Amino acid sequence: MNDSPAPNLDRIFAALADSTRRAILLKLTDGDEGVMDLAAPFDMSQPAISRHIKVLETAGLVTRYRQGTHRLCRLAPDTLGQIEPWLDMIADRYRRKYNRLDAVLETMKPSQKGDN
Amino acid sequence: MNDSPAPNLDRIFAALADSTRRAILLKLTDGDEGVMDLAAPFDMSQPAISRHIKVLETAGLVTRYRQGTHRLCRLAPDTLGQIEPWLDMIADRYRRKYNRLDAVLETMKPSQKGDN
DNA sequence: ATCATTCATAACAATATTGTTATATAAGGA
DNA sequence: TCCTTATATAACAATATTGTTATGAATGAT
Repeated sequence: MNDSPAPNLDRIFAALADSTRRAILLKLTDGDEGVMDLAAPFDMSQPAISRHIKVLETAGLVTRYRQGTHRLCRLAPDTLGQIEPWLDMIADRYRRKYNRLDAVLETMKPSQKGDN
Repeated sequence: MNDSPAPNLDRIFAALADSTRRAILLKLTDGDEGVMDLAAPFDMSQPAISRHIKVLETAGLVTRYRQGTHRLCRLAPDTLGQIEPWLDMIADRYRRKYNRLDAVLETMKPSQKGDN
């Protein structure tokens, strides 16, 4: 029914796994920009940037709208927030397992266990 | 000088961009596990899991140690924390730019600007 | 209408990723 | 030593990613 409703973590993380795309997101925190302006700092062709932006858009990290002859890109910050619940879950579970004093010994490598 | 000191964001994000690898990390929050145990829930060959683990290890998300015939995997939680500064920077800059009341109009699309 | 600018898309090559099967290696036990 | 279990690695195929150049389409200006 819904074809591309929830940009999933796979796509979000994959989109972030590229320094060019992260730099684009960073630049967009200063305000919306068109493709040519975003491409300027990079030693890369315009189509390449165009596709990087499409990756960001598909991941839901960027939205676009037309302004005259330009298609401005805008950061979609909520999508970035989608990864926090996952990070928090991992961190919470880790803390619950390991950050209890009585669990410290259990977390030590067997080789260390006897080293006292 | 230091050859692989800072597993960079590229590798970390890329490692996280796969549900199998995220599931492995999640499982490791319950405690260290060997490759076979980690592989069990997945409909995937042992070598495949072995390489997923290597991706996680290369990204610095997992460390390993030998226990008898097993090589146990352990979550390296600090590495996950490395992505937070980047996320925070983006979020902070975004807020600074957009979350001021007097900037709201500026952030609206031109088409919306006149809609009042 | 014509032209310049902005951007997208197609076609292609190079490389990376991911999975498989077959096989090697390493440690422990009989 | 020989066997078993746990894991890594090699070789390979399928697919995905990323970049390039060439070209198409949309918009605004003259």
